[in-house]
Amino acid sequence: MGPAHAATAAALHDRLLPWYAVHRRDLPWRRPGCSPWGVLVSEVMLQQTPVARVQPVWQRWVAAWPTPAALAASSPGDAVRAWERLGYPRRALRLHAAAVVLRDEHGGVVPAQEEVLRTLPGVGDYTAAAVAAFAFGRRSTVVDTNVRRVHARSVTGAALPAPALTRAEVALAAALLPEDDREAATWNVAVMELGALVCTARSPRCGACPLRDVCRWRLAGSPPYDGPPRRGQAWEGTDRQCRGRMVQVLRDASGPVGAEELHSVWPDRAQSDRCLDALVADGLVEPLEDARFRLPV
DNA sequence: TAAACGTGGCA
DNA sequence: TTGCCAAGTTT
Repeated sequence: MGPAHAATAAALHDRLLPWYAVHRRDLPWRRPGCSPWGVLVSEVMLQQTPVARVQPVWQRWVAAWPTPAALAASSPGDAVRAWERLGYPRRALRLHAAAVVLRDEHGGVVPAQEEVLRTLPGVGDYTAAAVAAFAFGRRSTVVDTNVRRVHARSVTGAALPAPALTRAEVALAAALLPEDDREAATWNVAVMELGALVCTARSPRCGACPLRDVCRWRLAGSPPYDGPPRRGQAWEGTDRQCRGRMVQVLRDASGPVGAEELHSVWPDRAQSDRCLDALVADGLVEPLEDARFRLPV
């Protein structure tokens, strides 16, 4: 870490850590009694999904499946059904697959090493680092959308980070990470918490920010975002909308569902045909011999 | 590398 | 009302 960053890091730590101690939310997966498995489940659920929607579903999940082995003993379809309406149901499928790997290859235990976590289905760089840090107190570089935004503003002076994660952002996050394991884990969650509660994407609460006197973005007069255009996701009429409707029908059904009932929720038959095939290919839907379908058993 | 992948709340 | 955004991963 160069001297410039060393000074920056110290200034940020001195301001952010006391703020976090006061303002941290009491989330169930942060409580001391929460198992590493509970932390892993929370991290996968939180991918692209707000805390408020995750919380009740997470409670039901860890109550039903308190260990990887318990989930592995259920069907993937049960996992998808219990996913409810969190979105991206392939995450439920991957979490189930991860539970099977944990049971069969890791003694039913969630590993503490980032490199090992990274091999699990549905676990990418962020989730591996987050579980190592939050479940095991390890020193890992956690870079999520909150961290990227806080660093972009406070250190880089930009309104928002670039559309895609860059090497420079990872290097910056690594440079700011405290040496001590436990401190590093707290630092990671503190930066994320600031991004979630104060340094938000829209209408940041700069007046309440502990970094306001050192934030380079604020000191520059809070200039607007000037990077490459960010792609909004289309929704109406997309395959994603069509898939979502068909999976919802299967989630809500008690047994197998006829093809016509699935197609009835979408006006364009050619598109729903294609989407149903894709759902089967993805393993989210299981075809039976009699032209009926169900969640995978 | 960029596009696909769900869902709902908020400005 | 419409668009943006939420603790990303996979191909």
